[in-house]
Amino acid sequence: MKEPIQVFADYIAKNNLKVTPQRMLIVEVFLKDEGHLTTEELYERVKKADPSVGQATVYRTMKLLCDSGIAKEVHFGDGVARYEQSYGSKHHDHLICERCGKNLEVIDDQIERLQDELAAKHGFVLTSHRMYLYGVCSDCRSGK
Amino acid sequence: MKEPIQVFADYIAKNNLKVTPQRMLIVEVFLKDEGHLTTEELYERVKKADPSVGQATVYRTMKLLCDSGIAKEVHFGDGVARYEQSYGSKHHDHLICERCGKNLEVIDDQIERLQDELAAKHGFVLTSHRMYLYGVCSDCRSGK
DNA sequence: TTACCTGCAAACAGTTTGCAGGCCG
DNA sequence: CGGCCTGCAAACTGTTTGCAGGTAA
Repeated sequence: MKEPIQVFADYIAKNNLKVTPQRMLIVEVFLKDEGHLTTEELYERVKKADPSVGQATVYRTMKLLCDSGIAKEVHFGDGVARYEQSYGSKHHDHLICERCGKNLEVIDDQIERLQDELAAKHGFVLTSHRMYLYGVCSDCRSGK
Repeated sequence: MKEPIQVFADYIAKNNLKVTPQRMLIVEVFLKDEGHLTTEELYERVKKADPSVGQATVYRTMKLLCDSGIAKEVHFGDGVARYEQSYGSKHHDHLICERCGKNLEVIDDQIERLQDELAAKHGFVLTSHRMYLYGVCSDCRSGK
C-alpha cells in the first residue's frame, strides 16, 4: 500500500499541479494528527511551523487533499468542517460524547450490511453514508 | 395525541411568549410541508402569504419550533439547515439520491438496536443519532 | 401598561475568490 | 518563461443580533 503522501504526490503530478512548501507543510500537519481537525485548528498548527502561510491556502489545500482521496470532510453538526484521513483508513462511523466532546471512530459490519439492504429495499444503490451516534460516555456519566 | 400546533401553543403559553400572526403563519407553512425545507424555502413560502414578514422572524420562529419539540433541524451536508416535523412522527433516518435529490425517510429497527449495542460496547449511552445514506435511486439509474 | 415581537440593517463566522506578485518545473 | 500558487483583503453565504417602534395579554 502506498503512503498517503505518495498518493497526494501522484495526484499533484497527474493534474499538472505543483509541489510547494506550503502544500507539503499542510499535508504533513494533517497526516500527523489522528483526529478530526477543523480548518482553523489546522491553520493554527501550520502557522506554528510557518507563520507566513495564509488561511486561504489551508482551505485550498484541504480541498485538494479531499480530491486526491487522502482526506475526507466530515460534519458533526456544528457548522464547521472537519477533516479526517481517508486513505488507508477504513470507513467508519462516529460516536460522539455530548458532554466532553470525545469522539470515537466505530464500525459495525452488521450495521453496514443492513444499511445496504435497507437502501436496496427502496431501490437505491448506496455510494456512501454517514452515521453519527450522540450520547454520553462512561467517564462523563460516572463523573457526574 | 395532541396536534403539533397545540403543542406549540402550549409551549408559547408555558414560556410567557406570545401568539403573533407571523408565528402562526410560519408554523402553518412549516406543518403543511412533508419534506425538509430550508429556512430560505420557508421564507419564500411565508412571503407569498405575507410579504411583510422578515427573514429574521423565520429564523427565530424555527428555533422556537425546535425548542417546542415540533420541529427538528437536520443537515444533509451542504451547510444549510433544514427542518422536518418531529412531533408525532417517529424517528427516522435519511436515504438521499445524489442525482435527483430525492429524499426518503427510512427506518430499520434492527439497525436502531445494533446502534444502541454498538454504543454500549464502548461505554456510551445514546441520546440520539443521525444516519444519512447517500446513493442513486432506481429512477436515476434507469434513466441514465 | 409592559413585556415580548417585529422588520431592518448591521454584525458575524466560516468559507470562497479576485488580484498582483512569486515560484515551480 | 509560463502557468500554477500564494497571501491579502474583499466578497459571499447562512445565520444571529441590536435597535426603535409595534402589539399581544
